[in-house]
Amino acid sequence: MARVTITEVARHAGVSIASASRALNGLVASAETVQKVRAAALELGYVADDTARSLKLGRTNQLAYAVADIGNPVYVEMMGAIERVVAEADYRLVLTKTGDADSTVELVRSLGRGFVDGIIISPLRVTDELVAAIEAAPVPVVVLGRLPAGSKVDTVMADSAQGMTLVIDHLAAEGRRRPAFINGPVDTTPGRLRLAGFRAAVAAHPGLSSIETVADDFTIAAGYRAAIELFDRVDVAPDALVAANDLIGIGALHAADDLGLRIPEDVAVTGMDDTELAGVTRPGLTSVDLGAAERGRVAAQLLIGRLAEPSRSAHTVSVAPSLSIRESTIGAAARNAAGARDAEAAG
Amino acid sequence: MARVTITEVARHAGVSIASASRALNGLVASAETVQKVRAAALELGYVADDTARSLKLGRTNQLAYAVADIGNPVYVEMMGAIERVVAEADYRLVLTKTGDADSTVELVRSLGRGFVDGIIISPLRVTDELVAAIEAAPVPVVVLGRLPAGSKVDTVMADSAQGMTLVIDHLAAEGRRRPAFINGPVDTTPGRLRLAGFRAAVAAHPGLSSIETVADDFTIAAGYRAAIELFDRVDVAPDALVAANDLIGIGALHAADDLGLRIPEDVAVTGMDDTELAGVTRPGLTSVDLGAAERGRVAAQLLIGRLAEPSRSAHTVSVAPSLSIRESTIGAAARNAAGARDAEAAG
DNA sequence: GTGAAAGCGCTAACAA
DNA sequence: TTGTTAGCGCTTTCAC
Repeated sequence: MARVTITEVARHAGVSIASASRALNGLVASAETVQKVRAAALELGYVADDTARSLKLGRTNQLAYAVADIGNPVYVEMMGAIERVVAEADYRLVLTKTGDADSTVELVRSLGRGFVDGIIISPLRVTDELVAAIEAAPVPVVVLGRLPAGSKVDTVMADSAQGMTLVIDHLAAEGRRRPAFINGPVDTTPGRLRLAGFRAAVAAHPGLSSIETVADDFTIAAGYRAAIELFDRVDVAPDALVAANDLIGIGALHAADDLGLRIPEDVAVTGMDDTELAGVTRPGLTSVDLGAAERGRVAAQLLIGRLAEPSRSAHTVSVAPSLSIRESTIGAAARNAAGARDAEAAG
Repeated sequence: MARVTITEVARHAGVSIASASRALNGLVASAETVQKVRAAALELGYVADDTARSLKLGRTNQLAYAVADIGNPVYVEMMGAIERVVAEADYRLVLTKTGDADSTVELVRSLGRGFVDGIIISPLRVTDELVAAIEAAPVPVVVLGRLPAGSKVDTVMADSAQGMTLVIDHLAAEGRRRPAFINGPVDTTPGRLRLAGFRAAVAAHPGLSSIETVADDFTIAAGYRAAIELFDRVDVAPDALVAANDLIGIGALHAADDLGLRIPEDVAVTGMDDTELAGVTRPGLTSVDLGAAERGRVAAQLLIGRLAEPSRSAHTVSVAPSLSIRESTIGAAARNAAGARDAEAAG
C-alpha cells in the first residue's frame, strides 16, 4: 500500500528525477542510467501516478463508453467492438452508465474534464441540452445514434427504418397480413425512429392491416406485458408481432407461447438488434441485424481519428442493416433447414 | 472545446483563485463572493479538472469493476448491484476488462496508481502473482471469487459446491440416475470448484453413476459442442446434463434439442448462475442462483467500508446459493404450474 | 547525457 | 472572509 514516487526511485538509483523520468519513458539516457533506474523501480515496485502524469501531459490515454442500459446485450456487443479498436490504439476503455437524460448531460460535462480523452455515447434520449453539452465538451464525443440535422458531431447511425422494411417485406412474403408493432417508449430515439420505419414499411404493402402498441420499457418483462395486453384488447388477432428490439421480442414470444399460440404457425415474431439472445430462444427469433459491432468499430475509429486531428470536420456514418431469419417467422416446412444451420453456427 | 480553468473564473469574478475554489466547493465564503463566482463559472462553462483535483486530494471518487468477460450476463447483474451501492456513496463506477491472467496482474498494478480509489475484481484465474499484486496494490481491492487461504484480502465468495449439492439432490429426487457434468475450463477457479462440488454431491448419492466432460469455454457455443460430442461418445446416454454455468447449459439444451431428445422427458438440463438467460430459454433452464447481485452488493460495501477504514482487517463473506427450478428438470405433469409461475414473474 | 527548475490546475494551510 | 503561496507527482524545457 506504500505509494512510491519517482523521487524515491531517483534517489535509490542515485540520479535526478529528470533522469529517472527519461529512463523510465525511454527517452535519451545512458545505458547505465537506464539500468540503474529500472532496477530501482522494480525493487521499489514503482508505478507512475496516472493523475500526476495526466495533469502534466494533458491526456489520460483512457476513453469512455457511456451507455444507458448495460443489461441490453446490444451494448455489450458494441463495447466488445469498441474495445478492440481502442486497445489497438493503446487506449484503455472504461464503461460508465449514463442514467436518465439529465444525468447524461451531467455526465458529458463532468467526464469531459475528467479521466478520459474522449467519449463514445449511446444516448437513449437526445435533448437539446445534450447536443449543446456534446458540442461544448472539452473532449471529443462520438454519438452512436441520431442527432438533429446540422449537429457538428461525429455520429454513427443505424438504419432502423430500412431494418423495418426488411422485416415487413419478409413477413409479407411469408403471407402475413396483419402485423402488430410492439414499440418501446416513444420518447426515445429508437422508439421514434422504429415506429416511423414500421409505418412507412407497412404503407408500402397495400394489402397489410397493422396495429400498434407500446411496451413501457425495452425489456423482456415489458414486452411480455404489452403482448398479453395486446391479444386481450384486439378483436382480430395479429398474425405477426414486430418488436422494437430483441428483448421486447422475447417477451412477446413468451406471451404468445403462454397464450397457447404456436410460433410461427399462429403468429410470427420478430426482434431487432440481432443480439445473441435472438439465437438463444426456441424457436429462434428472426431479428434485424443493425450492425452493432460494425457501428461500435466505426465509432471507435472516428473517435481515435478525431483525437489525432481535432479540427477535422464532423463525420456521419450510416451502417446498413440485414435480416437474420430464424424459426420464429418461417413456415414449419422450412424449420428443419434453419435448425441445422443454427446448430452449425453454434457448433 | 476551450478549457477554462479556475484562474479565469477567479479573474472573471474579481476574486482570488482561493476564494473561487472555496465558493465552488461550498466552503467559507461571503454570499456575494459565492454569487459572483457561481455566475462567472456558469458563464464560462467552467468544470473543475478532475486530474488536477485528484492529484491534490489524493483521491478520484471513482471505483473500478474489473471483469474478464462482460459478455456473461452474471457479471452484468453483479455490476448493476455494485453500481447501486457505489452511486449511493457518491463514487462513480467504471468498468474495465481484465483479459488474461498476465494482463490482470498488469491491470491491478496500473489501475492501482490510476484513476480509481479502489477496485472490485472478478478474476477467472487466480495466480500467485495476482494475489501478490492485489496485496501490494496501492488502493484497496475486493475480490469476487476465491483466493488461497490466508490471503489478507477482502473477498466475497459464492458457494458453488453447495450449489452443486442442490442440483444433484434435486435431480436425484426427480429420479435421475445418470448425470453428466459439462464443466468449463478446469484451470479456472469456477471450473475447479464446480467440478469438486459435482463429485462430492454425486458421491453423497450411492445410486448415481456420473460422467464428466469439459467445454473449452464458458460459452453457449462451447457448451453445444461439448454436449454433442458427449452424446456421440458415450454408450449409455445420461439422463441429466449438469452444466457449469448457464451459457454452457443453454448450449447443452440446444444440443439435446437438435439431437431430437425431449427435455426434460429424455434428458434434464441444469445451469448455474441463474442469469436472466435461464428464464429466456424454452423450456426454462433450472439453475443455481449463486447470489450474484448479493455478492456484488456485499463486495461494494466491503470496498467502501475499507476506504473509510483502511486498516480494518480483511473480511471474507460467503453467500449461500439457492435453486431456481424451471421446466428443464421437472416432469411433464408439473410443467404447467411452473409455466404459470414464470409467466407471472415475467408479467 | 544530466540536473535544476518550472508548471500542469487544483486545494488548503497560513497570514492578514 | 479573503489573498498569497506551497505543493500534490510528473514531464520537459533549458543550461550545462
